[in-house]
Amino acid sequence: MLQQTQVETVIPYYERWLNKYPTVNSVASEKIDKLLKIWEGLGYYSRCRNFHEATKEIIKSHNGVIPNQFGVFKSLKGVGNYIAGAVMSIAFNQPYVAIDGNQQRVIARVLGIKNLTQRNRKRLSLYLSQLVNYGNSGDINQALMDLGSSICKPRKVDCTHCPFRLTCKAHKFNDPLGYPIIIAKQKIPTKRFAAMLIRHKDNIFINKRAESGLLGGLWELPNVEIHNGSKSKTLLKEKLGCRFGCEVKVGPKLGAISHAFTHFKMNIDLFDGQLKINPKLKTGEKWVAFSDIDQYAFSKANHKLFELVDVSNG
DNA sequence: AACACGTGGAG
DNA sequence: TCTCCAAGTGT
Repeated sequence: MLQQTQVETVIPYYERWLNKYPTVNSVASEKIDKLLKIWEGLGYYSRCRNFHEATKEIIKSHNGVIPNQFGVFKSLKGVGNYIAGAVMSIAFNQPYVAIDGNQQRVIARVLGIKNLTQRNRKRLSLYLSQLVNYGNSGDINQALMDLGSSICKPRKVDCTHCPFRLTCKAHKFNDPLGYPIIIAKQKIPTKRFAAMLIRHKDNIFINKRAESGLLGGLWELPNVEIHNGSKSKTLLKEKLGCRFGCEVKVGPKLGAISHAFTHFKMNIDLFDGQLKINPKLKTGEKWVAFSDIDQYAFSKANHKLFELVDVSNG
């Protein structure tokens, strides 16, 4: 849950999750749709799917016991170097490093590392290995992460309160923020979409996204991407008509929302719509009562669409 | 190696 | 409003 996500954001999700799924087996034996509903709003939904897979693997191949060897634990889905190191050191008191963004930045400054090349990452890791080899590896990992999140921040430092102040190279050079060099981000594109609110009595039509990829396994209002200047209404009528195998009547525009992901921005126009006949529902397509919408996991963008029309009140 | 992958906090 | 970035991992 903590992957690229601030601790404060995670806490309520973590508590809800542990309250509902306190054991490995309770996760492994649950349906992914239920897990995604608990995860809804946290983002990076593949983490949820990976965790589900990891628990199933623990039941299937490890007798339900969480592996306490680095290599075995790291082989679980969604577990990389950081998580494996964090669990080995914090949970099992083994001398492994757990290099998150904080530790990387702190040690890069201490060692005066400008460029995070592969070679310099190894220097950094070696330095940390020596630290954790003295013992208390879990506490050391925790402490360095906390140092990075509280006083050795990316764009603001408080060197006078830093335990490394006497030896830190970046501090000595009087340029802590210059270490490591921050790689400029490239601009992200903006994409246009048109979505449709298809009503039938007290139901609306929703469909499930593909299990993998962006927002995998979440539900959404039917939508199409609008490329270079084509007309939203025309595209909705054509593409959704083709998908449902029946004529689609596109009504008035109900509103618009925008939403930002890490790698692109999105503008969505929402249209009212009707299907001329009831289509034969395929897998992942559903009519859902307004009152039952909260049973399904939707992305934040979809909730913004719902807010446009206040579906909960019809 | 580079890019995909969500959302919200903070300045 | 805009930009950066957060307890990274998979492909």
